[in-house]
Amino acid sequence: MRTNQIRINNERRILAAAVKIFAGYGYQGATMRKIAEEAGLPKANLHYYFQTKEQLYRQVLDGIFKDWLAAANTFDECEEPVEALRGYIETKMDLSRKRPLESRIWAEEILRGALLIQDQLEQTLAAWLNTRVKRITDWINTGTIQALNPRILMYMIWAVTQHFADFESQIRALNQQQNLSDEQFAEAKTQVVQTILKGIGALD
Amino acid sequence: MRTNQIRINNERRILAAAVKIFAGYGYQGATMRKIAEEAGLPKANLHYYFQTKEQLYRQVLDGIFKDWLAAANTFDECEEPVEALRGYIETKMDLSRKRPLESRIWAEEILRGALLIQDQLEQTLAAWLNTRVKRITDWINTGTIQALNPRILMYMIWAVTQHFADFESQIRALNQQQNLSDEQFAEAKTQVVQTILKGIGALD
DNA sequence: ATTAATCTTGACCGTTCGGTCAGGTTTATT
DNA sequence: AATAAACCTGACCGAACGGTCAAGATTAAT
Repeated sequence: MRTNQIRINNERRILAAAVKIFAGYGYQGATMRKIAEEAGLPKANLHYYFQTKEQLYRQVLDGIFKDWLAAANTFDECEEPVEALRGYIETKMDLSRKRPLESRIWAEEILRGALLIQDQLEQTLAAWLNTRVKRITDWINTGTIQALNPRILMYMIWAVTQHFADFESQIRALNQQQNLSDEQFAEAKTQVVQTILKGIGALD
Repeated sequence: MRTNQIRINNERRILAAAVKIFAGYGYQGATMRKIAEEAGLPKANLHYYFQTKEQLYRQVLDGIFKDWLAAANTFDECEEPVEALRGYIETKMDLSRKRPLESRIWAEEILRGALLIQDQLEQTLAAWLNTRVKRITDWINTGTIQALNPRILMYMIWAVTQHFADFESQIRALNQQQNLSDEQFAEAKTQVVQTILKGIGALD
């Protein structure tokens, strides 16, 4: 085995287990014992790679934030508001579908007051939002979409797209105890895009 | 003091304290000690009125669900889709503004898998949703709004309105570390209503 | 082959958790 | 005034928590 490979492998295993357990039980409800069991390692071994539970949790949050920002770049790939927003909303919907656990960890952290990610929100995310607000403002000024508050538009997009991950168990309970099928989810994706784009006057 | 008044008063105090602590720390993070401290009572006294932490939590959830359903009746007060939906969205927005703690407790419970409220979701909420789906379907059939999946419309409304309570700390971080002012919130309320109503073809 | 560095782990520690209980106090009933 | 019912609470309990550590096993470097 290559140099450092043991460390790399074990850290990956532990982080993957941590995502599952933190998503399923929350920060306080998750225990190092459960994470160790999920990872198939003795508990003491977790503390060899991650000194404390909080450090492990922080690394999980960092990974989620990086994925979030990477996906968010979809926003900039198109000039026109219709295609830029459609691409962004669809990417966010796909992320909710494929990585619901990460979405739930993020949601719980914000729910609890965002104590550990306040810096990232106030620095990186605020900066990211500001540049997109400028783009949306340009669209408004050129009359491509109707006048509105760009921040509130972004909040609406985040709320709706992440809802399908964060409130999955409620949606399941209202859908004959079945998760949305691929067809149902595709329908939801289309309807969310249509409703928002039409709602801001970018369609018709 | 009247008969039972001591019990009534203390149960109310404990429930109010429990709402604060459960909302601030989550179910696992909340402790009977913190709730007792918040209520200004000895911990053992809590167990006199509520046998276990889970029973106390269940009563908190019950209260939230009842408020939720009461507010939801706004949906039925108008015949026309524009006014029915506007009234419902505004009521849900007001609820997020005035009772964010309750919204967060509900959100966390669903995030964790809705283990304790599954029955309520599958029975009461599913029935409530079904009748509203029928009303929306009627609107579609009469051409008052455009064709869409009524359930997904409801999910979008819930997602957006509750976002302002559940993700308050994120919105604050993106708003110069200030909660939305009354003016900002009023603007958000208007924009949410306009975007959704226009998005489903009920306006213009 | 030897040494150094890294990795592994069962056993253990202090703290805090939800919950109990005996015995005292207050309130309601007669 | 006497009795019963309801209420109050400090002290305590076993269990589970995050975290530590010494001693051994494995891997890498020379």
